[in-house]
Amino acid sequence: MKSSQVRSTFLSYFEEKGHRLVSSSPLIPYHDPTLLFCNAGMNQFKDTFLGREKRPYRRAATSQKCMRVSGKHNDFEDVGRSFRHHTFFEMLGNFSFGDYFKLDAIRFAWELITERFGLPKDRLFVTVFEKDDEAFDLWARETDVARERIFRFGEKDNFWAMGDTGPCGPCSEIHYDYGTSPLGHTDCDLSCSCGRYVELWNLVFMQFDRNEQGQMSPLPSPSIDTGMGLERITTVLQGKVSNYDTDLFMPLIEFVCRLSSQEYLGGNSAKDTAMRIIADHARAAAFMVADGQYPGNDKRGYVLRKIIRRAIVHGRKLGLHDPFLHQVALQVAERMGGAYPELLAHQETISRAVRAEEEIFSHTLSSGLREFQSRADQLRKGQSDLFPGTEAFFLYDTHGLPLETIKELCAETGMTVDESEFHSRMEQQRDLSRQGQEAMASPAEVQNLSHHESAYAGHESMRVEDARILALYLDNQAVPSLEAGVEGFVFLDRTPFYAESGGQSGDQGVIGSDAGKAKVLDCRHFGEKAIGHRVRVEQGSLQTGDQVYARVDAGLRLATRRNHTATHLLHASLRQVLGEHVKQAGSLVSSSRLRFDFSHYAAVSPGELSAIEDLANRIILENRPVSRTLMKREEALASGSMALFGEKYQEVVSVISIPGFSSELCGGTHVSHTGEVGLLKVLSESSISAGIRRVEASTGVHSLDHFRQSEQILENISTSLKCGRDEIGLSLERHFLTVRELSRKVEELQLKMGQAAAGNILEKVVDIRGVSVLAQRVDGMPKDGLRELADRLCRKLSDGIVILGSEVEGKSNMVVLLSGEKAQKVHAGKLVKEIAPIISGGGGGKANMAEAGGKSAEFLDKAIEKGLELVKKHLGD
RNA sequence: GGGGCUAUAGCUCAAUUGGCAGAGCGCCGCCCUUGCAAGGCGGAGGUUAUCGGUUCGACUCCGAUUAGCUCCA
Repeated sequence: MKSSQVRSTFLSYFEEKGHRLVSSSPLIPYHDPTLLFCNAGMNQFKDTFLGREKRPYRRAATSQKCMRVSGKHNDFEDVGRSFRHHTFFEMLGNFSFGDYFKLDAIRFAWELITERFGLPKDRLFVTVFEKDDEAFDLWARETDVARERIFRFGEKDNFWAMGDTGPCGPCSEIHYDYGTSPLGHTDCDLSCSCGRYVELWNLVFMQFDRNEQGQMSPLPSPSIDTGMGLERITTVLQGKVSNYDTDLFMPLIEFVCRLSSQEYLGGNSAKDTAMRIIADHARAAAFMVADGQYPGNDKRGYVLRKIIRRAIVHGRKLGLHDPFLHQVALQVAERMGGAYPELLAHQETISRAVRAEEEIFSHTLSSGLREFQSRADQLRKGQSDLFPGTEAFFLYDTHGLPLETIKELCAETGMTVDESEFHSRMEQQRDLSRQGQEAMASPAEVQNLSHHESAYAGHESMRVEDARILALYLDNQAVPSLEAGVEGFVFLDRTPFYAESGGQSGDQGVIGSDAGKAKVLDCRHFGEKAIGHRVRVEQGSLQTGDQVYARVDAGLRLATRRNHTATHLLHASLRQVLGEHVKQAGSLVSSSRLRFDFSHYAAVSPGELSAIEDLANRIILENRPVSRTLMKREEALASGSMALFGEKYQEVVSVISIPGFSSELCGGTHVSHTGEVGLLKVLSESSISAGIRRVEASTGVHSLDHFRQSEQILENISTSLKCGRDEIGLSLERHFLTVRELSRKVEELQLKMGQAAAGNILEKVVDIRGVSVLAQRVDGMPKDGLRELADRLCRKLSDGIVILGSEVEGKSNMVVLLSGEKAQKVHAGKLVKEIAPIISGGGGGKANMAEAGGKSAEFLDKAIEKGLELVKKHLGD
């Protein structure tokens, strides 16, 4: 039976039994920040089981995309080395939300396994929780499984819980017996971990609710949650032992074989393992990218990066040095696109994202290898065969060289890595990071202030005339009043001030009464309900309990609104021009500017940028209405409104929509018609980390300011260049040319001067014990010319020493140069060090060439004379 | 969020304790060859990322900024 049939047989069986076929939720749980990846079939039904969410059906069946690469379930290291571990896999499951319970769950499972899948009953075993007599009896009575094939196990194996508290219950598993194992066991039982027995299906009976004390009370409507790994059941049904031998993986492995001209033998060799790892990781990468995840430096992106890089490292073992993984990932998309259409829809993106990562990594890898080489060479000189862990850690930490690769490289040259030292350095690194993490939060502040409740009235109006002061804070202490001159926080029962949220910065304005007036500098949330205004009291004082007016600075608010609506326009335009993979990764909206970060794999070209600006400005010119509607979260998401990664939303959310163009969940303030935005101008585009780009833009009068400034700059330039604006380029070009020509001429002249001087100067050469020594002063020669001249002179003397001094603008320079064997008795560097103090300066250089410079030129002659004396001394004259 | 590393010609990289900014590839011109591939000779191309500091003198040392890479959380 083909794997696609296994999947469809499962789903259609449960459809027959009245289940709703629900499509897999994305691998990335956008709305559950506690979970890195979807790791079980029940994830998308969590709220349904807890009764927080109602669904129009009470029975469901899914084939769910899952990843187990972090946290409690982490199979990453085992992938490829075992036959049964995967990063990405599919979980088949049927669910009952307070509908059927143990009886039907057991009957369905047994019928499907034995009759539809036709597995022989004498190969199957069943386990139940030791105290679950009910389940035991149901298996014995309602199915034809032999009584002696039902086993009871303890809490560890057969009791399931969502967490320490909450729904939990006994579970029951169906196991398949291969009859033997790779280890050759034939007489072991179910508890043996040799691989003879494989767990096929886990049926969870959600029966109790556990409280904090650990007491369990029966749930009002018991539920069913089951899970069967598609890869495992397929392996068994296809009569294989290794999951990799099934049609889920073989075509991928064969593809890798073709790419690398290698053969897959299905064993434990490094090459076989490498092929399995590549096949597995290519699947994971394809599915993650299809669900909108890109390789990056943190969290989910980092996991994807590690997966891709590991596959690349193993590709190298097969001789695959050029980018190849994106091709394997495309195979995944082609083969599995039928069951998961998102793979086909995002083929292009999958290929591009994986390939980009391959290219980045190959770059990192080669620079890492260079680092390794230089270190290894040095170590070999020291005759050591232990590669220090600190060095290995440096290569890993700073240059991204995987430990695995370092170990292999060392092995090639007969060295071994000091792994314990490596791991202890790693531990240090972890500690450091954790400390950094803890240092940032300031919970005290939040706790102190968060119990106040403030109603936000800013959507309706920018002023509230009768607010009441709930509390005042000075340096985190509640105070009865704030006096003129101090800065503190004000909490009101009702406020028109928008508190910083969703990237939009807080409003500014004034709060006051007859008794006093305070300037609001900023405004932010404390906890869920409280809104704090950071103020500076300007006159009089504010008292707790006072009735006050609260007025937002309308000019700033209007500017902020323009920028916020512009952000939405920009977001939608980016998606239209660059593609659907563009997702918001952060934003900042203030009165003066807007900043928008988003996922994209490459720099945005100037052409694309113009297209984006054009599109956004077209919508602005069309003056479309901007509407804000409140709706239920699910409704909004279902209607396709854009929402942020990992953001927690309230039950009721507000949706900002621009008809026919953009619809986003957003609590911020917006203009009423797009025309109010004015001109949207992108000011810059840059990278903030791999895969994330940032654009900054301006709107309204700020755009005008921007152009006015540019105008001014152009005006200034054309005035200084004395030419028209359209001639600036040309004029600059000419200037550059002139400068280049002039400096060349200067150089030429210097040379000529030197030559002239050299001609006469050569007469001053004196012979000291067979060495031609020249000590002369040539004023007006700058440093470079002096050196050039000395060089020229020195070459004319076969065995000679040249000491030149020159005064330029009150300062002095000296050069000492030697050539020939006999001259080597003098060390130029040392000589210069001795004479430099005479011209109140310093100097130094190498044995045959040295320079000195001094702040004064008064004693230059004396210095040259001294130089000559020293030369005589050293030559033994 | 916390660390580490890097930035030199169009590209890949050198530059010994701070003392003449270079190589290979690519580009341009000429020569050689029936043509191609190759070869020979010559040439252009640099604000050593930016700003500041130390120094007689900074690619080199120090600080800040920007960008890229990388590990951890």
